[in-house]
Amino acid sequence: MDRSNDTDLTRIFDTIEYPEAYRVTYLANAIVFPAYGEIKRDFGLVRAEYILLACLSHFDVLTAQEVARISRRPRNTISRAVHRMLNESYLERSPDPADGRQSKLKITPKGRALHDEISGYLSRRQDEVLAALNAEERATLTALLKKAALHTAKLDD
Amino acid sequence: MDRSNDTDLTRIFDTIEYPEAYRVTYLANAIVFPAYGEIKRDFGLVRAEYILLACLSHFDVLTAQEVARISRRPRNTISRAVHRMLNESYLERSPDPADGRQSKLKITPKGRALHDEISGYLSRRQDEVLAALNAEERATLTALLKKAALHTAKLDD
DNA sequence: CATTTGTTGTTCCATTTGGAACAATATGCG
DNA sequence: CGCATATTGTTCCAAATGGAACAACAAATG
Repeated sequence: MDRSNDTDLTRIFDTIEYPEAYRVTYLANAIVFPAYGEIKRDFGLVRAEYILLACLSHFDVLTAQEVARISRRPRNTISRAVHRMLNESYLERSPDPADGRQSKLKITPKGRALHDEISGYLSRRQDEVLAALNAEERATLTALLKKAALHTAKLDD
Repeated sequence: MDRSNDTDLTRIFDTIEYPEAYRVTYLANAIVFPAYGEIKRDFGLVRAEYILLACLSHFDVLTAQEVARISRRPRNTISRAVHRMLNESYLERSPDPADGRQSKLKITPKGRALHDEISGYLSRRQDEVLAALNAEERATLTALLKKAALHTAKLDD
């Protein structure tokens, strides 16, 4: 196709009123959408479900509420994901003896194995998207992202 | 509340298998979710609708397909947004004489005014989230994000 | 020029999503 | 203790979402 006459769709990166927010969101979408599509196709998981897996892979035990806070998703979404993942025995739940409202969630070996497969999809896509950066640039980006993320976590306590 | 015994929910920033992807997505969510909630509450717009406004604010004329490409959303989502925004006369549509399949979309002054209000919400939240970075760090981050974003746009052509 | 293939915008439909209300439990305060 | 307020997980319901099929048109190929 002749694209010589096409609009340059990347101009908006510079003209948008909120450049950092736009670029961050653009990159997040560029990573998550394709990976999410593949994960759904290959494993039948929806987003809240693999997020649940990811959280439980990195903490020994969490409540549903904590998963919701980490992932910034509504509690009911997480609640549904918990039921489906319990059903497939990707995780297990035990009542908290100290607080009758909440339950403790733990990932099972089967769940961990699934997470390991899934995280490969996300790592691969991450590396594709960041391929334009050399090692030093990437390290700088990673450090700045962490600084901002830690601040943001405190901000929204 | 006594949090001395709570799990540190930010540990996952370091232990996750895809740190850059996780942090980028975390920041994107931290910016977009609250701003999106406010925009919905104050203006009744859903995400595809303000995305449409943002795109048309930065290009003289676009087709629905181009908006879908810029925003990585399915065409039908954009199609619906176009109808609602036409109805509210936030934009106008004219058939393309050179191609009977597509129409050219343009934002109206009313639409531009709405976008100006909305972008304030996103800019504000962006600045809150990035408040931990000094001017130099922020400039570095912005430049690295742009480099990655431009590469990604080419990657997915 | 005829036929096949691709593209655009739309509608249909099933699924996902998230706000609101709810019951059960916990906490704060008089 | 007893009552008001907050929190957790859940269900309900309306809305948003995205894949698939479709009609209209365009481009490519023989």
